[in-house]
Amino acid sequence: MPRLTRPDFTLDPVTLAKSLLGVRLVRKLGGERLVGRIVETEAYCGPDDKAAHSVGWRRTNRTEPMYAKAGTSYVFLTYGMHHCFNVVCGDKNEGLDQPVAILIRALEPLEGIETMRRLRAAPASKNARVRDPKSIRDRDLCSGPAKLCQAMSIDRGVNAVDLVSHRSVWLERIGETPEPVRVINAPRVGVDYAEEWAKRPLRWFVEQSAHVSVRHPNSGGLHPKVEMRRIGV
DNA sequence: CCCGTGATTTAT
DNA sequence: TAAATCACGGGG
Repeated sequence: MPRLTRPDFTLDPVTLAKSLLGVRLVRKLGGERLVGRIVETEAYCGPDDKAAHSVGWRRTNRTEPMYAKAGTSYVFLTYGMHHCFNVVCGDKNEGLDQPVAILIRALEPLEGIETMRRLRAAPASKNARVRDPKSIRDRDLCSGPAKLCQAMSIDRGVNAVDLVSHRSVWLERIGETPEPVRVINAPRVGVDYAEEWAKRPLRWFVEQSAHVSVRHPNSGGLHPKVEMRRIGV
């Protein structure tokens, strides 16, 4: 299947966040393919964006990958125990040479589902209980940014790698859906502290998918927009 | 709804 | 030092 190449990532964050819906995230683990279809994304828009790690051109060891070329991965640890996977984008030639990225928030599992189940059954913290893999529903495998990282064994071992050329993590596009689907455009999750940027509609998800994370977060009373779009399939 | 978990970054 | 954090799972 065609792997995404440099030009596919060389875009502003809003455009890329929308176009990544339907695209496959692929992780190769010991010869096995773990694959999920992206059904939820968020755009983090760089120095002006008060929810972005790169707000105010903040540049530290953690945020360094956001300053790398489009197509680089940015994996960070949050709340001391969970990882989140981001795709760096931007375009030096179009005045978009900024530390911008897309957070992948949810996948529909497609291949390697039993391995995902096993990975998700492992306790994320010392105190957490071991779970029976069989008790984990498909919709709980990748329905959140940290869940999908656990299910696909994504941690800082694959931080700051080039998704265009890496041998065990990349993105694949197969084609577009023949018919448009309902895509919801709403405020991002968990960024209430970000003042005027908290309410900006920078989150996109496939309405019909059972695999999205939070369906109805606080959105300040704003009603989300619905876009009819064909997405990669 | 609330809580505990928990490591790292950044601010004070 | 201390506060804050782009979650999750489990329990009322």
